[in-house]
Amino acid sequence: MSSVAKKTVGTGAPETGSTSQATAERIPAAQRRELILEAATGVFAERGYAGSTTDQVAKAAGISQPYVVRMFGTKETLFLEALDRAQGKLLRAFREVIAAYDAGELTEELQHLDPAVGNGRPEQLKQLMAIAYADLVEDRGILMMLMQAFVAGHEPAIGARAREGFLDIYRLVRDEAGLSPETSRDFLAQGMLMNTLIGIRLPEVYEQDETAEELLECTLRSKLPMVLKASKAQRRAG
Amino acid sequence: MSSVAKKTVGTGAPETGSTSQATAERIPAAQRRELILEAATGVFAERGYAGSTTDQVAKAAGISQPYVVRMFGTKETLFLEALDRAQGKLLRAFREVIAAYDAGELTEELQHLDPAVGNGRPEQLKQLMAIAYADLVEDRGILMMLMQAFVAGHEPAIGARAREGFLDIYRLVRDEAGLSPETSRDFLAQGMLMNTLIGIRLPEVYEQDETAEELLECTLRSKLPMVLKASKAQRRAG
DNA sequence: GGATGTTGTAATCGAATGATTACTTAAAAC
DNA sequence: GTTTTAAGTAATCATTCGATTACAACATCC
Repeated sequence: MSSVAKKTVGTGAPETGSTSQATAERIPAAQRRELILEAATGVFAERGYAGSTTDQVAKAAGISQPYVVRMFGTKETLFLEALDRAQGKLLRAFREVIAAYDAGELTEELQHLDPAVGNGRPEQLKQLMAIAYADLVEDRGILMMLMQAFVAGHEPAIGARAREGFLDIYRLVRDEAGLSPETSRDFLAQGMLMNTLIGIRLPEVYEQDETAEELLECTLRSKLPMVLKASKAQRRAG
Repeated sequence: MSSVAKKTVGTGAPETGSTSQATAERIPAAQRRELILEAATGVFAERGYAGSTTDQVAKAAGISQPYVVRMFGTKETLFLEALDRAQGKLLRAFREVIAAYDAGELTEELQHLDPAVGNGRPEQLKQLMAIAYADLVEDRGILMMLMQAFVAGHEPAIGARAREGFLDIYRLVRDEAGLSPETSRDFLAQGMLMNTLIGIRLPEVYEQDETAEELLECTLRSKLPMVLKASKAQRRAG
């Protein structure tokens, strides 16, 4: 996870000749692309599609606004590519869990699962994927990026992609993890609840509100400390 | 449900004297307020807070943009009041179900519940409230209005209200309906999944996509036909 | 060492938008 | 019937934002 996002204006920035022209470090377009997408994910995740500006993305990526626009053409394209990237990360995370489980590499993790839920492959995979999902909260904005796409259905292109993406996830859970439609539904529902709790920033009032505490503990279980830590870290980052 | 939203520009509109000045029908401010809030709910539900304009709300309410702004002060206040109204409707719908159940007025409806889920008060109330929740899909945008608030946590005032509102709903389900924290969580999770499926407009591809069909049937059950009908009606309305 | 392509920015433009101001007119009060 | 108040709009303003244009500087190739 290359979470650098170098702001070249700091010390040692390559000052250009005589005029004070702060230019970003020159790096290959492909790498810059990935940095912009990472920055865009964070911005879109926090403020949504309509609420974000290309300039905010540019600032977060440490470059100028016109460069962002020129590299992606339009704000919509930028959003769609960030969405694809986020969805790809989610699908990959799930597939890695499934592959590791089937390869018998998770005997350690299996000890910590709730045995009351069941010992079949679908039941255990459901729990393992839920943990993998919660782990993604750490990775800056992946989940909220998806959530923002889900409520931006008004934009035709985004709505279409969001539908496709959601169905992709459903099919993965059902066909590759082998969950029944009903279990898949419940799995997705838990994920949407987690997204919502993150969206309303419930972890920020964890210590001040008893109800929030109960709901968060009940929903996140063993992953709560990690989420609380991530919440605090993000608040410090602004 | 007074779903009038009269556009006075039609026939019989009160033409003002000599100059062609299309003025909306004069009605008391309190009533106009409610019409604006209803219109705002629809607009915000579809496009989100940042994606909506006061002019879109004004057009939907059949009045001029300055009047909207003058009546509510700012767009943010308008959003917050529409949010309060939507949340109030949801809480009222749940409380009505609980009251009717406790008064023994739902013997008919109880026959149609899934008996496998359980016959205790919490189990039956959970199912009845889920039906009441799905019923709200019909009422133009209540659910998506809430959903949009949940992802607008970046706006401090909206985030705070959304947190409070969500916790209110949780407490109602837990304390007034008597669900355990875990059952409450599952109930809310199902609701968030429903919101998401509506948000990505999955009903619109029900007939073209087998996976969408399965997921929708599995999630909405007996309420699916009603939701599909509402979806078609909303598409016709544009 | 000049030509060329790549990486990047400054400046700016037009459209959109929330808000303000100054009116107009219908209805109520007296 | 005149005054007053409440309901509503047209016009406009200052910002903001996505996009475009034109240009600057660095690297690479011959």
